[in-house]
Amino acid sequence: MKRARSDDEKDARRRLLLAAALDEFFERGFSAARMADIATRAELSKGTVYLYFESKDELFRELIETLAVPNLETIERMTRTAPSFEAAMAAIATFAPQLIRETHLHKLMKVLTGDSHSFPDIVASYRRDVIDRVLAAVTALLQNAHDAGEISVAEPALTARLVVAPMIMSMLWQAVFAPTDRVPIDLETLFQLHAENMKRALACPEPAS
Amino acid sequence: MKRARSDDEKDARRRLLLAAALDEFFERGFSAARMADIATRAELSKGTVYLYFESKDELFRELIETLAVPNLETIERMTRTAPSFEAAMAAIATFAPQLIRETHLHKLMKVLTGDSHSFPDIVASYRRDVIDRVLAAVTALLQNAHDAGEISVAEPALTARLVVAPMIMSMLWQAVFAPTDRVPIDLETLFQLHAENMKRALACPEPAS
DNA sequence: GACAAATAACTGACTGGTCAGTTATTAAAC
DNA sequence: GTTTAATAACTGACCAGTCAGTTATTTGTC
Repeated sequence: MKRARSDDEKDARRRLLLAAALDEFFERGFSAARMADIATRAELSKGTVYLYFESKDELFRELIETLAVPNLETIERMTRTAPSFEAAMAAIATFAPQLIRETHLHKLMKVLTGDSHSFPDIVASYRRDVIDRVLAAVTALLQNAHDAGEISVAEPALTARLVVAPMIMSMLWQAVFAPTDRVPIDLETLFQLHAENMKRALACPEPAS
Repeated sequence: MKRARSDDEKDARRRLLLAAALDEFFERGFSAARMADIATRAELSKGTVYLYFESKDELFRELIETLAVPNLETIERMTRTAPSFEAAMAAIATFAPQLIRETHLHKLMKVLTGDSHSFPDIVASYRRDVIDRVLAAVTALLQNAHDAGEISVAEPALTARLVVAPMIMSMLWQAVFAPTDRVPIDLETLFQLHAENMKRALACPEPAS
């Protein structure tokens, strides 16, 4: 493999190794994944991996970190920029299928789930930096729409979980069962139904004005 | 450890080992779990485990099998015995919190998720024997209620997934994050909200009288 | 532009430790 | 005394991490 001399080239190599590691961890789980296989997947030798990462644990840590931030931002943007609850749900219905099918989030989810007990600190920080913030964003969205008289929500924090649940489920499905699906699930319709359901479920009993 | 002579005693020993294996697999993942630790947890030595199970893989297989069937039955009963959609959702709201907090389903879910790629055949059979049957049961429930004019469902198969989503999410939460929760989630209220939401979302536009 | 010296990216054989599975031995139960 | 459940010492495969050596690339000199 051609050598990486400049900082840019080295950065590219790091990213290459992280991508290889994600796939390897996704396919075998953290413990069963071999450093040699990660190296081979990146068309490098095992020794080279250790020039870029301290240890297998460190590689895992860095992998989770690099994936968490951009994904968080995608999701937060979706809830913040929407002008209304209905618009936000429509945005979710549009972007959720993409997020599930075209990003690596589902791989991250599987890996983090499977080895959560080996890395309690990573789980804790992922929860704090990603999960809790997403839930907070959706809760705020619900609360604001409620205050504006658009919808009626008694328990915004719990309702936020109900809003998010189909995404979690679909991601898990994508990671575990989708490879064996003959016909893929129609995620577009699923999330349109979900948006429609939430709208009806939370509609104010009396129309306001 | 006192010796197991009768068939009953041996059966008890098998169950003891399966329980120990579940906890060990749950806490470390399949690959990282050690046969010696499973044995110690059951107050036996490693060699003894091999008197009851062929191999680590076989132990895993049998574990999944013994857990799948009773759980399936619990869930199927819930949907079948309900006289109406509303009653079924009420039953789910009552039993889901128990199912999540008091059974081992969440452990099974974590283990199966984390090592799904190592056991494609187990995943396939689990899907066929449990997941697909649960989804079919909920789909039938929705279809029947629709045909009876109780609710209005355009896409029963997809809507079934939306009904089930909060359970999947809560189980995943139970497996991954619950141990670090300061205040546990109020599952009773969560599922009451969910039942209420689904009822409103699927209510017929015109009251059928 | 040609050549050599210096640099550092890369390699893969090796080591030390771990762990699944085996087996010779012990001793409990009858 | 016979049977067999249980044990613990053992073996061999496997793999994370190391490091001495290799070689692509750059830099300096003419």
